[in-house]
Amino acid sequence: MNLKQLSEKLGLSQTTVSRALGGYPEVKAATRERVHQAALAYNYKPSRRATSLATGRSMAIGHVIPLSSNHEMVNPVFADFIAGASEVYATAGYDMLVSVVSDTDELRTYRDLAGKGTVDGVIVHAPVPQDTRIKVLHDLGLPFVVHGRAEPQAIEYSYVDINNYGAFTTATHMLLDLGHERIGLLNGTKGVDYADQRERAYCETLAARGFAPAPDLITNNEMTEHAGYDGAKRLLSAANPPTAFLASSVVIALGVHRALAELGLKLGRDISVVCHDDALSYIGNGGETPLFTGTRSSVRAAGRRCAELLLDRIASPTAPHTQEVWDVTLHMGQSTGPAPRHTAAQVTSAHDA
Amino acid sequence: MNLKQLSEKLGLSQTTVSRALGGYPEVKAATRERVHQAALAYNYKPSRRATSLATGRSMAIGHVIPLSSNHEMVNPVFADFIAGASEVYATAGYDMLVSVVSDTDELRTYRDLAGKGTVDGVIVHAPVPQDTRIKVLHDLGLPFVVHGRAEPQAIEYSYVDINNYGAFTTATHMLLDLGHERIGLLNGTKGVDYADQRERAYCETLAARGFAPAPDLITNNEMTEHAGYDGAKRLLSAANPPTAFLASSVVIALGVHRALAELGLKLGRDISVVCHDDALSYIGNGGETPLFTGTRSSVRAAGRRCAELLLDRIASPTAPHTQEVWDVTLHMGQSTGPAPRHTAAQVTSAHDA
DNA sequence: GGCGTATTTGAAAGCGCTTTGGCAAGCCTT
DNA sequence: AAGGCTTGCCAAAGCGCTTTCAAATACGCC
Repeated sequence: MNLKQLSEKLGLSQTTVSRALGGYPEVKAATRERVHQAALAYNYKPSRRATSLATGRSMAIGHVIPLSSNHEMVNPVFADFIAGASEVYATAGYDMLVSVVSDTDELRTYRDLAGKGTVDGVIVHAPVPQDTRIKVLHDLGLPFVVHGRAEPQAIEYSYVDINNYGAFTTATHMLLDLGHERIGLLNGTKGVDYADQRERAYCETLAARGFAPAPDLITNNEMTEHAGYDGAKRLLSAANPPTAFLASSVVIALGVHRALAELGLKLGRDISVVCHDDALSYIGNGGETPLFTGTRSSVRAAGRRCAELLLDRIASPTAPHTQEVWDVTLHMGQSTGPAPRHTAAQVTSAHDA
Repeated sequence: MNLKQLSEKLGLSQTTVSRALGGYPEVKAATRERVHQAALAYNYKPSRRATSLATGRSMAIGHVIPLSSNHEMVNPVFADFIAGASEVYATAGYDMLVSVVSDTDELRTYRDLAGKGTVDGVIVHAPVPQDTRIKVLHDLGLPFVVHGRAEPQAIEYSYVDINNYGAFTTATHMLLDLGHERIGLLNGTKGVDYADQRERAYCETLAARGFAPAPDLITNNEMTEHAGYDGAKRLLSAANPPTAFLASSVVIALGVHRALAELGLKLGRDISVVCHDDALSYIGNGGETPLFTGTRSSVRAAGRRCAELLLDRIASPTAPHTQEVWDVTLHMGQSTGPAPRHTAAQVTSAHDA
């Protein structure tokens, strides 16, 4: 059933039927009602294809999920982010178009989406400093919102980010306050903005408190369970091992936890761990008292917010940009405690003996 | 730049330009070349909106991701599945449309997608026995492929599934062979096909070997780390605790692992764990010798295969249906060993003392 | 009763593509 | 030389909507 057929059934013009369904005011209430009934009865739904051609809007938002080209992995945070965004799109009548592309193909994907007019806007994920995507999208005239930041940029743009610097400053201070002096940083891939912010916060906080950050206490890797396990194991088996870890994600922290279990070290007593927690639904750090002490911020809420901002931008493209930095709060869990008098190395050898 | 403008620049008709770009044979090679050059020079890309209206195909595939309505969680396996599917779509020129909807809204979403013609086909996730979606999609005439099975069905349909029954039969036998007699099953939500298959395999294998499956050794839950932790802890603290666990996912197994660490039990010695491993990239069970012994099958490969089958169906809707059941192989990890002479409960109390 | 103003409806022109049905050359046949 | 093919191109008719512009009807007021 298409508009023409429906209007013939009703003995009305396509114009009137379209207007009645579209909610335009110049239709008599009785007529509108009659049209709505008929649409329901015949199960008429305006063709998205035709509507979008006629209006020039595709009613779809693009999410380009970068696949780290070396490892071909897709970060589980995207599942939650997308779930949040999808909620917003659904209520606004938008569709969500997802492409998972190798990061080397990302620019081409954006150019394609813009050129073909497949989407009305996009969300930019995992920005890097001086991200080239921002200029490209700006020049293409495709509305976008960035999840994270990509400073410095000559171009004004909208973003939603968490205060990564603040979070890791707080976390580092907290570990120092507990007496930990050697703190390992198990971070994400270098060059991604949030990872760099976190490392900077860690280094500067240590420096401010009079400790020289040891580069050998920092690892950069994909944020997998395995990376956390490997990193922790490696740092703990080195000479002069850390007594605490800062982990960039709960997944990494779980890996650390496994390494500790294997080494016979007790989390929160022998070794403290503080992580950033994206509040992922399945890999959660749930429970009354969470397992890991961490700075928490719902990536799903971020997805929702990014989607809202993007729809706003599409509705009024000349409005001033919105830039939000969310402060994150530290939640105490069971993974932190005062620095042990003995170092982990000593405990380990005692245990081995 | 649109087709009209490009054709004027070239001094050709829209017809010829369209055909040249579309690869139709009735265009002189020289002309085709000239058109391609111009398209490149002016960065012309045919509007997806117009193309799809004209052709009647939207060149998009829908993925409706069910959000368990009670917990509002999105399973991380979707991230990997979608990554796999996306690869296939990209090379075929299709877009991927994702909606994350509460499972109560799923049928409406399908009707909408079909009615508006937003997509040319859909993938059905997490089927339940006698799934109503299959009949609805069939009646709507929307091509689809199911990831998993939903038997029994009056309707013939295409699917890609793994041999869940076989996998858990193998796993149960293996644990029995190791001498484990009390085996806990930490399963997904009841009523989802794969969870039911796994439980059936577990029960029937136990019965075949002369053991009565104890209902109190089975838990059904969302497949989260926390659920694994809780389930393991609860079963282990009961009277007559299990000496081994079958876990429906690596995420659950990680939770079990945490519970064991907390109870001072050693994985693979005091308690054995076998899990099903979807080979998720980030929560991986990686390494040379994987942590968990498990039946492994890449959900990403399943995503690829489902996408291929769906595109095939769209291309030839009357072709016979394809039904694939993938056998999964058991990979030995570090989480299994012979049943201990002492039960876990005894070990626990010894440890507590 | 006539005129201005709302109110309600329609005809038709797009939106930017694909595709059908010609048409004009050029090239063979016979 | 006439007819028939092939080759290469084009005009124009859709695809199913939205939206402009115009027209018809109803209403209020003097």
